[in-house]
Amino acid sequence: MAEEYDERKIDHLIQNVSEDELSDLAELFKVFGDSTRIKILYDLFQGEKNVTEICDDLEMNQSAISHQLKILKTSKLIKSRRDGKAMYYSLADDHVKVIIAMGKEHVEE
Amino acid sequence: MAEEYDERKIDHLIQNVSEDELSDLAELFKVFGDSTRIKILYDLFQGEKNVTEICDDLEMNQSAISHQLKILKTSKLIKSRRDGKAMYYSLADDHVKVIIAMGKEHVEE
DNA sequence: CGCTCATATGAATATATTATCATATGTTTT
DNA sequence: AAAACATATGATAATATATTCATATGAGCG
Repeated sequence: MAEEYDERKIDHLIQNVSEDELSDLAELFKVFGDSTRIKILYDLFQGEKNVTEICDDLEMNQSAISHQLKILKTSKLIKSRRDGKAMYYSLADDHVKVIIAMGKEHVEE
Repeated sequence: MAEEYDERKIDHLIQNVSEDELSDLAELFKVFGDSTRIKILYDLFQGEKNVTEICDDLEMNQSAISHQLKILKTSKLIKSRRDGKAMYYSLADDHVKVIIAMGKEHVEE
């Protein structure tokens, strides 16, 4: 993450949005708006993990985790790689961290 | 918005989260995760507006808007001020813009 | 090849959420 | 004070969502 975000850049980003883009935005935030998925993302802040490890960390049912991983993957927030029987998941890019960090900053106030 | 967000700051922000904070975070993002609410926030990027104006802009039922305004207010994303019969709403702080801008950047890729 | 381990998927149920309708509250005007 | 206007609120119905259970797929191993 080399970039920094200043006021000018923020204002530029929020301009010119179509109805469709607003829907996509809401869809994206909806993905962040679930405790299980936030926990998974936080878990992956530690680095790549496979499904079993995530289940152990969150103390949750494997099926529930797989379902949520799929949603995160579809939203391109995480990516996956197979290694033998295991499927390893990791964060797709740094936006995830920035978005969550901004959310955290708001919540903490 | 005087602040800038660099990698060090982001990494610091995402550390040390309790289970409760993760729930609060998910709750916050859930608020962003609805088209109507995102549209309202976008509408308020233009500045303070009253309920009737927001209804007109979004072409939506007053009751639906009021219900969503309440959710946004409870989450401290917007604030309100009464002027005669009208109630004026505006963004509570700059986090809203930053969070949405980051979301938009992700969606656009 | 059959077995076991790891993960994915489909169906079903339980729960949450949104918009609408009807109505209440609060403010100004006449 | 009654009427008109602006907003809020409660209940309901329709829809969406998450988890669970059962089972399928896929990979390595004896």
